[in-house]
Amino acid sequence: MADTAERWALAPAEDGGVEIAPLGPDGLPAGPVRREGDLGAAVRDRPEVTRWVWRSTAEVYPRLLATGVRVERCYDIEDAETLLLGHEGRLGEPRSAAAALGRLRGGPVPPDPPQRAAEPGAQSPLFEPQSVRLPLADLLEVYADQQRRHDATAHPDRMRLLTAAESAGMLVAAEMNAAGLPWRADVHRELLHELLGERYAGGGEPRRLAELADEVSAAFGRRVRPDLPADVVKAFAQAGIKVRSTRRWEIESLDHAAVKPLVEYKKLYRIWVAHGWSWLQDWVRDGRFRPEFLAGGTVTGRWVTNGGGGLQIPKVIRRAVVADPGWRLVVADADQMEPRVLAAISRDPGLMEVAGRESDLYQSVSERAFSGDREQAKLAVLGAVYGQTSGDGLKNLAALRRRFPKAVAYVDEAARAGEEGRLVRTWLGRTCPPAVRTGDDSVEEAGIPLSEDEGSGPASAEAQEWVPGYASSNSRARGRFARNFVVQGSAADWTLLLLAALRRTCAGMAAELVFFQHDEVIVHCPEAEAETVVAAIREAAELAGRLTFGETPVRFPFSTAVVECYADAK
DNA sequence: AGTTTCGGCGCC
DNA sequence: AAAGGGCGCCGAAACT
Repeated sequence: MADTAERWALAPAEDGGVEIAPLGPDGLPAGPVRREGDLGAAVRDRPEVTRWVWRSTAEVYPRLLATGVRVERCYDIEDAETLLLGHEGRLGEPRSAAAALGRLRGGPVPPDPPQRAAEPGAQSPLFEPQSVRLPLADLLEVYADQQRRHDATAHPDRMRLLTAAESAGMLVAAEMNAAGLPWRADVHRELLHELLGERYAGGGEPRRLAELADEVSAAFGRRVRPDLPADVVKAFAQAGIKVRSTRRWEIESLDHAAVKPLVEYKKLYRIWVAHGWSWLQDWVRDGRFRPEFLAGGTVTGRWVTNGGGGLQIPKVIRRAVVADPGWRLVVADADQMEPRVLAAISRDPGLMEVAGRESDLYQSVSERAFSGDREQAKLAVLGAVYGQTSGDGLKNLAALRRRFPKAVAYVDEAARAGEEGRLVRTWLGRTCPPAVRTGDDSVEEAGIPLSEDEGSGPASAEAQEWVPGYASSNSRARGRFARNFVVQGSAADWTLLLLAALRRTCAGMAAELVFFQHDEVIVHCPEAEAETVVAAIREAAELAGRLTFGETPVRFPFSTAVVECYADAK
């Protein structure tokens, strides 16, 4: 990702015009700011520019895409500001360009505007950013300062790679939002009818759900609403069975006639409310589902979608994701991404060796530490990454630690740092915010389980307010979070580079990236391009591995499937 | 009546 | 047998 070629900056103006300026290799202005009338034309007329510096990709790029203009690379100042503030341990501070300028000049620092929630069927993809615009000259001042702040980080080269990679991710996200995921509403409707039966007028439950609710009621001997947990718990209690909740894993093994229809009801109910007819109505237009991808939407760097539950498409619903006639979906899935990333960041010799092969990593681990029991090996590895604290996981963790000491020590150290409130970073330098307590008892709280202060009333809940992104006020929870953060976040670092590389290959083809979900990417392309895309994914994965982690024996294989329908992939 | 939280479950 | 990370979404319940 050498930033060799020409760099310009731009800032859209209120009246639809645009300010632009050339930048030198040092990131400082290399010429005067000039004004032009048309944003799209300003970019289109400068094909020699390989990186555009702007305040916000979400502000600029959808508009460029709407006029058919793409850019090679960009640098998103407000995204970089967020990453830099995080690295500096100042994540609580406003991250708009205007705020950055205020800090720089010792002037006022405006708070960040609140974000608006997604609305179904919104005309333009991505929410319109609400931060204040800045004149280009001011923006350039912030940009120059950010260049200096990159140099002050622990690993300037990695930090520069991180901001560049996430900016690339934002381009990918905007392009995915513009493209949309091919979606056959007719197939979806057929599927719903098959699973749920007819809809009744009035918007009530469809036939199959009503039947299952009747079966549940019959089994209990009275009217029970299976969609009301309190009602179900009460009904079980009356039948002499005590349950703490109606979670599936808790009721599945109960010996009662209501269990079977109840579990089936919950499964179908979920489809109905989350991916039923009204979802279809709200989120699918003109044969495309547009989940509004947002790169870097989470603390760990994973993406989120801003509507329609884009990252939670149930397996059964994937039947509706169908390529256009003559086109294919290349569905690619990183194999055992998290342990491979752990191998790369911890440099554990044993784990690097097994991760240096493309074959099933869990199988290899099991042969070394678990007498060939792959399931146990997988649980142990995931337990180490997620911070499992009880059950078989602990025993398995000990076995893992004996064989892969550096790997386990790496996540243990992250957990300890998290518990102690120290900063924890991904490989490229994305920073996990330390817990900040609004109260004053942060020190003695360390290591004490939550359950002790949990019951002490609303006042303590008030005092336990954390930086957004924290799952719990428990210091152990912070440890688990930090433990997971270094792996999940470093994996996110790598996937950004992967997407950037893949995007560059696809730029010369009809192929387009249409979906991305943590470790899985879908490219929609003409049938004739499919094999090229498959190869491009392999190459992009290896390139991303080298760029992210440097020289490493770790391989990053993908399982790919060329299909017409998403449901047929694996 | 409108807004926030909770319970449950989908995905990784 | 039981509980560990990240998310989003929906309706109902619990509030203001």
